[in-house]
Amino acid sequence: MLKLTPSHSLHQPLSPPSPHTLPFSLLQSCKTQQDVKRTHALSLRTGAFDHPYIASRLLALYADPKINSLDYARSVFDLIPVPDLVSWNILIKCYVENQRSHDAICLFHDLVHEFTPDCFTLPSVIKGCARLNAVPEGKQIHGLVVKIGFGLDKFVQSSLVSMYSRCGEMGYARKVFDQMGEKDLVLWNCLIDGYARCGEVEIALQLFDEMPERDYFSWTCLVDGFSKCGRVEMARDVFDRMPSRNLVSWNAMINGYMKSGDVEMARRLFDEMPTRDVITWNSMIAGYEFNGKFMEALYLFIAMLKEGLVPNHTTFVGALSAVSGLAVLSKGKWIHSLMVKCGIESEGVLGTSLIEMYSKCGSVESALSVFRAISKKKLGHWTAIIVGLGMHGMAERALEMFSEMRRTGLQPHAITFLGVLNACSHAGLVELVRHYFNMMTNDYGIEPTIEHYGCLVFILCRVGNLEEAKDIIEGMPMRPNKVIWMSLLSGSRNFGNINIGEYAAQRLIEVAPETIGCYVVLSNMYAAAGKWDKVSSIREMMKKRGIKKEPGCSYIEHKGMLHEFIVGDKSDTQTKEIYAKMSEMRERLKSAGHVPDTSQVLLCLEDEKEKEAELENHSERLAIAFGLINVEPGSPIRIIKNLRVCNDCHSITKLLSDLYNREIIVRDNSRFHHFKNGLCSCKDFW
DNA sequence: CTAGGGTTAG
Repeated sequence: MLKLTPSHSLHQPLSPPSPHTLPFSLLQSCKTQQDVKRTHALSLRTGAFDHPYIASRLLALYADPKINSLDYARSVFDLIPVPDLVSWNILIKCYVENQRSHDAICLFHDLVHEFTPDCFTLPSVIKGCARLNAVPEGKQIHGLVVKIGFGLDKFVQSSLVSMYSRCGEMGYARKVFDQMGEKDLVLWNCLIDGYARCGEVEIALQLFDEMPERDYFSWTCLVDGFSKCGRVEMARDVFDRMPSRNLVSWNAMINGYMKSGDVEMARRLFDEMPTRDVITWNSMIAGYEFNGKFMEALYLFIAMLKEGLVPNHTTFVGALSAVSGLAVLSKGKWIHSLMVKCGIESEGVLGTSLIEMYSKCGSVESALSVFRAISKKKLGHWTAIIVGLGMHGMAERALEMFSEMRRTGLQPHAITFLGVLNACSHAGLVELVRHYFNMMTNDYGIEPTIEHYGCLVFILCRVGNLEEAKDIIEGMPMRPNKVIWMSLLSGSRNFGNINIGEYAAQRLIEVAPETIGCYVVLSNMYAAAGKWDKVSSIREMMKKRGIKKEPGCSYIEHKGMLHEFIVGDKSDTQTKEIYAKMSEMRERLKSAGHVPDTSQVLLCLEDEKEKEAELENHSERLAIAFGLINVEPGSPIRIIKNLRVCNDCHSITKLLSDLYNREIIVRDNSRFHHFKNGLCSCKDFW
């Protein structure tokens, strides 16, 4: 028999708890999500949850910006039999604050069946419209505001001015502003914000002078607005004139510099500023990433952790994109594990970031497992995996994914089709490219962008349908870019069509005179046709324009270190071993019957021996040699390079994968090559 | 006893 000790009986009352006995102090003392969850659980156990006050208080706690747990807030809301207007308002606001404005507006639609929205509902839902740039919906709600008589509520009115300002509808913003008799500071700020961000510098400054008082907000609206319309110098001028600056002003200015590409100025302010918050760090990390400074972004992410700051959703998006740019798989895995530790879900945008990161780091299997683990797969997730599979030459699986996605009822958008077209064009499936291009325009009414045309032109050139490609280029509604002309030029070289080749080269020089490839391909084409006078005139042109070959660069990660190799590099600590390995590779290739293909080497080098030597020092060969020495057998050798893989490197890497029985994965500037057993996943089509 | 409009990342 169990005998209860006095202390036991104290904590385990023998009679069931009476309903609604949750102490009020418990609700008030909740500081973290953990606290709220505990109280939530207790309220369910004791039956206190059934009290409408308790449930709506829990909802308010979950929705509180400091706790901000949208999913829990929603689950509480769903259990309230008849939610009152206050509960609706709290939930709608929470959706808007969590970038789920579309859901917020849907909720608002449900709400109006049961209640007349009040002066708390309206500002939230109007802000949601602003976030989505949904002017027609915003105008509809504006109509409702007038109808139900909130025409003079200052909160509702300033949210309307803000909505129109954010959407660039300054005429409407001004109209609402002018109608207000008593204009408070917030109302002024909403209007100035709009004029500044749409580039109406004079009007913004004039209003700024006219307004009765100015605090931090007004100044920062100008700083941010001028930055957003590309007038960063003007923004800096305002920033310097501010009587005093707060954290938000510094953040706005830093972000302005980052968006204008002035990474150095952003960094200077970051170092100078008195205090920094998570937004400061996020702006810097995302800013570095935006400007292609991936390494700096990653260093800053690490520095942020060292300072003890807690990264959030936005931080991870930036850090993962930086890793995608660098293609350092180990860092990507590490960040993924940190995300899990921080309890950050990979359901939304971060799921997309992870799929993209793993794809771009060469681990398509991990991308697939992230994808499979996402319970509610959205269009962005499907698109990311289709793009990822295509990048790795796995066209069939990409197309399977595409059909599966359509079976779930999702509508593909322009980027999804770009992934599909890229997958097919990388795999040489010319008829399928045509098929999906037509499906996109005819069945889905999606206007093709230059990238879509790029896929079509690329594949047509690759299979030698040069006339058709030329017709398509000439019929495109937009101006052809560098990529398009380069495809036509390469196709002309491969199929020996000098006429189209010259035409493409001329257009290419007009669009992008700095493109070295154009001169190389053209001069090689002339050389093949024996037109030596033209070969030398191209060489002179290059000399005159000072065009130099972008140095080839490859890197490989080993034991947490990035090893970078440029052509003919001798800087690595293992240089001696690397060059010894390269001689061994050369011998093995020779005995396997490999003959170097020098057709893509720039003809500035006259002598055939010199050309071969140039090829032999290509950066990826150094990286392969390093990999053969250092990467343990059984693990793939992963190499990232900045340029397209040349013909000869492609053939030797295939051979080497067989001769050394190693899997070699190379990411070049547009796709992945998986070399295994003497073959490449691109099926020699790149 | 709940909740409110304007500035910074996304």
